[in-house]
Amino acid sequence: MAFLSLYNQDNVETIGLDDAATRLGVERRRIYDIVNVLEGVGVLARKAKNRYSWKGFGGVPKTLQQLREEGLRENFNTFNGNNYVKVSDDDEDEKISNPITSQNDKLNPSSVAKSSTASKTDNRKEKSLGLLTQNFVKLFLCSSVDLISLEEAAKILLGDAHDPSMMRTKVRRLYDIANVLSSMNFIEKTHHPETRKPAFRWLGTRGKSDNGSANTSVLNESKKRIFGTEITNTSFKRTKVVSTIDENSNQIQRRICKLLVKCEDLENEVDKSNFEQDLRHSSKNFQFGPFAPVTVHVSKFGATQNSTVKQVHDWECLASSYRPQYHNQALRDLFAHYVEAWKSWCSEVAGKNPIQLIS
DNA sequence: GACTCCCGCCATCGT
DNA sequence: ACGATGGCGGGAGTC
Repeated sequence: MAFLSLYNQDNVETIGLDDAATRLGVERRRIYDIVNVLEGVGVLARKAKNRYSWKGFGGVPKTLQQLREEGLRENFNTFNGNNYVKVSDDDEDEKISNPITSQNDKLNPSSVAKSSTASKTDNRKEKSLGLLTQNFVKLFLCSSVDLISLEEAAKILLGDAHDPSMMRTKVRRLYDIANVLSSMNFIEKTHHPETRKPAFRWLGTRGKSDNGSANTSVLNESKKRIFGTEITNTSFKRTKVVSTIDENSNQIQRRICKLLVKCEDLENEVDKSNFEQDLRHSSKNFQFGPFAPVTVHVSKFGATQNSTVKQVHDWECLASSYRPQYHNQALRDLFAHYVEAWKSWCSEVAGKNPIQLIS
């Protein structure tokens, strides 16, 4: 969303929730959700009340690396097939970088006995979106499974507890997370081959192996003007909060929202046109959806990528054909901008190559 | 009828 | 005490 255009500036390093909510014309509550999952993958870091520091996409690889390690250390990789791991609630903690899970708790795996030390606070923390996000990601990072449906994920992350009610709730949350992650192209929505059931596939840090930095300029430039576009919806959004709203106005507002978002997208398309054609020559004809082809820019340098990236390309081809047309996708659209940030980050990180896609 | 996910109440947390 | 957070699930749109 506009979130990206607002904060991906090189100079931005701190984000105010109120500011974000206002400028984006979004309920504060929604910002919390977004921010939490972003923090989960290391794009943001909570600094203080109402303040988040923008770590950018550069922090993602490291975070993912950690998540993967933790996930393996735990049992995230053992759920293939039919026996789930029951990730229970406790688990994880990231050393220095990830405050979400951090802390000192831990140590006492599984079991319900968390006697002394917090149980209330922890309990709440355990259910946080941020943590759920990380666990969700671990699922991909630590297993060989390619596709995971939210229901499966919920089941796994829920451990045993097959309470249908809990499942529903968990799935709802996973939707929240999945939306943000797909907006950033960390994952992609598809369908199980046979089942036809919707599922998600990890795309992750594809392209980080990229060694170029040539396109950085283009990208930076493209994010400048997208800026003002989103300020438009601030007003009416606010109107809605006045509580004196009726169904109709609600509907209308929603539609307007969509329209605005659409417009924004169009503009973005124009902005992206530059590097898009750039990509075009090397990538096997992908028709890029409404979002930037983050996943393919590696090929920009024509040169052959390492095998890992290669195969990735393959299933991605498949995936691209499914590219669902999102309809009511306010959030996703808003996040579309992140794609660009991601792109530019990729070029920056260049030779770093922190995490090698788990085959 | 299954999927999505918007919306906002209200428990908790932070200060 | 009070504002900041954010879990949670009803239920309204979309396929």
